[in-house]
Amino acid sequence: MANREYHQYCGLSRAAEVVGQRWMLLILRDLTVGPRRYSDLVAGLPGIPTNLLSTRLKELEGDGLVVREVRRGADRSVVYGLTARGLALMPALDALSLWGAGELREPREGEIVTEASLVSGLRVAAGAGSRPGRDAVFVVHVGDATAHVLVRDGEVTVVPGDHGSPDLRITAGPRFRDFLAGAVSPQEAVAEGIVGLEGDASLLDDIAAAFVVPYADS
Amino acid sequence: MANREYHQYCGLSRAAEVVGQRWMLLILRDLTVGPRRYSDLVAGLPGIPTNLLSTRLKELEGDGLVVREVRRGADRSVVYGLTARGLALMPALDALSLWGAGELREPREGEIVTEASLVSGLRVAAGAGSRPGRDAVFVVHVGDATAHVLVRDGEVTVVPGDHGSPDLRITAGPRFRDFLAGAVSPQEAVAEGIVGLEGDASLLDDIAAAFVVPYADS
DNA sequence: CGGGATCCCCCGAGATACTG
DNA sequence: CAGTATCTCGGGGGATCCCG
Repeated sequence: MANREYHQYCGLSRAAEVVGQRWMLLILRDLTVGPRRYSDLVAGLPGIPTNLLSTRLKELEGDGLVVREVRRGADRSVVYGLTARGLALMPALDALSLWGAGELREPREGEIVTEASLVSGLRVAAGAGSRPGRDAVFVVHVGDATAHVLVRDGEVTVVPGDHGSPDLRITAGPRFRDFLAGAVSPQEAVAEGIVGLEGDASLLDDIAAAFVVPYADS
Repeated sequence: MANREYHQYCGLSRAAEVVGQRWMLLILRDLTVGPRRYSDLVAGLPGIPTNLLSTRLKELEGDGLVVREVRRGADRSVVYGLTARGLALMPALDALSLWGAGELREPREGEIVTEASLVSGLRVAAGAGSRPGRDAVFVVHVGDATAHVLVRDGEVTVVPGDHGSPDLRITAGPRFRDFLAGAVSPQEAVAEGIVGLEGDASLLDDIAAAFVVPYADS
C-alpha cells in the first residue's frame, strides 16, 4: 500500500480509504456509542495492537471524523469522540452490521460480545423491527456486556451500561441472536433458558416485535 | 493479519472481514452494476495487482458473495456475478458511497471516473433525490465512462454503456459532481459549459431534481 | 488475447516492551 | 493511563511470465 488511495473520482473510493483499513470499522462503531478513552477502546477491541489503534485514531483525527479531547479536571484523561462527519457514517455502519449479522449463527471459538457491539447491535435491531408500543426501560446483559434500553413514545435509545431500575432485566448468552432473528419465540426462549428474566416478563413479547435482526435468506 | 478475523461475535465484525480488505469495496461495487469478466474488473480498478484481484475473487466465491460462471458458447469467457447474498450488500455500499461523496470536490491528480463508479454514482444520486416526474431516457458521458439512465413511472434504472436514442445526451466532466450537489444550477451548468447537451435540454431540470448527491455540511 | 500464476520487495500489521 | 519504540512476519504492490 504505497498509499491508501484508489485513483478513482468517486464517493465509494473515498469511503474505502477510511473504512477499508483494518480495525477502522470497529473503531468507528465503538465511537458511535459515545466518546471513549484510549483504554476503553483497547478493551473493546480484543487483539488490536496498541500502536495500530494509535495510528488509526490519528488518521481519523486528520480526516476530521474524530476529535481528541483532553479532559481538564481531576483526571486529565484523553477522550476520543466523533465529529458530525464521523457520526454521518452511522447509517452505513448500521447497514453493514445488519448485513453481516445475517450470517451470524454460532459464535466462533474465542469470540466475545463487547459492550459497543451489544449497544450497536440493539440499535440496529430497533431499526429493523416494528415501532414499539409500550414505553419501558430494559437492561440487557450478554456475556460481560450490558446495555440500557429506553423505549419512549415509540423511540428507542440504547446506551452502554446499567443505569438501574429497569422494567425488565434480561440476561442472555449468544443464543439471544436466535431470539432476535425470530427463530426462537419468547416462550421458547424462556422455556429453554436462553434468556433469564427479572421484572415484567410480558415485556419480552414487545422486545421480540420491536428488535429484529433477520437471518440472511439462504 | 494472521487471519482476517476480529474475535467479536457481532455483525459488523463479520462484515469487516469481507469489506475491510483492500480493494474489496470497489470490486463489489463494480459487480453490483452487473456481471463482469476478469479483464473488465482489471480495467475498472486502476492499479489493482492482478494476483490480488484473483485472490479476492476466490475469497468472495468462498464466502458465497460471488459466483464464477464459465460461459459456454463461442467464447468460453469467465464471468463473475453477485449472488443474492452479495447483492444484499448494495444498500450498505450505497450508504458508504453517499457518505464518501460528501467530501468529493476537485478530483485528485490522476483520478479517473470508471464506468462502474458513474453507474453506481447515478444510482446513489437517484436514491437521494426526489421521485422523478416525466419518463425519459438519458445517456450520460463523464470522461470515458458512459451510463444509460431509464426513468419510467418514477423508477430509475441505471445501466452501463450507451444503448442509443436517448431523449437527452449529457456530456460532462468532473464538475458534474457540483451539479449533482445543487451547487451549480442547470442554467449555470449550461452557461459555463459544465454540461454539453444533445436533445431535449428541458430535461436537465428533471435531472437536477431527481439526482442529488449533497455535500457534507462542513 | 483473456485469465490468471509466480516472482521479489517492501510496507503495514501483530506482538511485546517500555516510558512520560 | 496513554501512548511510543522496536522487532518480526505476512500480505499487498508491481512486473513479468504462462497457458489454453
